[in-house]
Amino acid sequence: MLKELNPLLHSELRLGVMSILLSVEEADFTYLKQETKATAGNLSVQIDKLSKAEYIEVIKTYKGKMPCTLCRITPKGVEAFEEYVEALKTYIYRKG
Amino acid sequence: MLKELNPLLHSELRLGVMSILLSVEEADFTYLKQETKATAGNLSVQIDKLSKAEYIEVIKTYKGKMPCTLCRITPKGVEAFEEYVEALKTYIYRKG
DNA sequence: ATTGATGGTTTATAAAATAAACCAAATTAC
DNA sequence: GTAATTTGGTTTATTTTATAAACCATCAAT
Repeated sequence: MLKELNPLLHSELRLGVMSILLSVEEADFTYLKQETKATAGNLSVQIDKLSKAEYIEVIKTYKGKMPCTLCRITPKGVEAFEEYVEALKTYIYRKG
Repeated sequence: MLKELNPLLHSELRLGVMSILLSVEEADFTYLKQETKATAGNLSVQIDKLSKAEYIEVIKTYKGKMPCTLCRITPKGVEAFEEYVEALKTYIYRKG
């Protein structure tokens, strides 16, 4: 009845990052930091985990002379997110 | 934009327990263990946390001669769950 | 009386999140 | 020009959380 929740996505910050990347298709570190209100260290770690799982793609470039870390969600990431949402629904829409 | 997720509810097992208790209004330890597939130790710990937060009420009785731990969700628990679901929606229904 | 379930709790360990410390380059203030 | 400050991060250490392992009491059967 209750489906398992992908532990990589069942984390407030990682879920936030994925949610944002689903809506904008590309976001840099600074933007993600602002939107999620996370600390840089925490965000860096969580981006790394999502990247290693290939849920997001991380592109290190420069904006002018300043480093700029761009993130994009991958098809694998989209799929995982959708499955996670389906699993969540077994917890949420259960009444009756 | 992204609402904070109540950390007490943002846990697979505790969310599962709450979800079940929303649907049945009363459940014993054994039933919760079966439905969530949790180990007894883990379930015991998580029930305790929910109980201390007053999200659930725990009644220790006997079924015949065997101990029986009954759990019920409280109004406070229902409210917290509903808020949690609202917060989740800011992560999930964000596209576009 | 010993063995094995049942119904748990307590304690120890593993994993995760978070924060603190740090680094390099750029910018600003003197 | 050079010393402090800010920006954009990473790495490492600490705290918190989740989970599992060990344990305890009672019951039931042998």
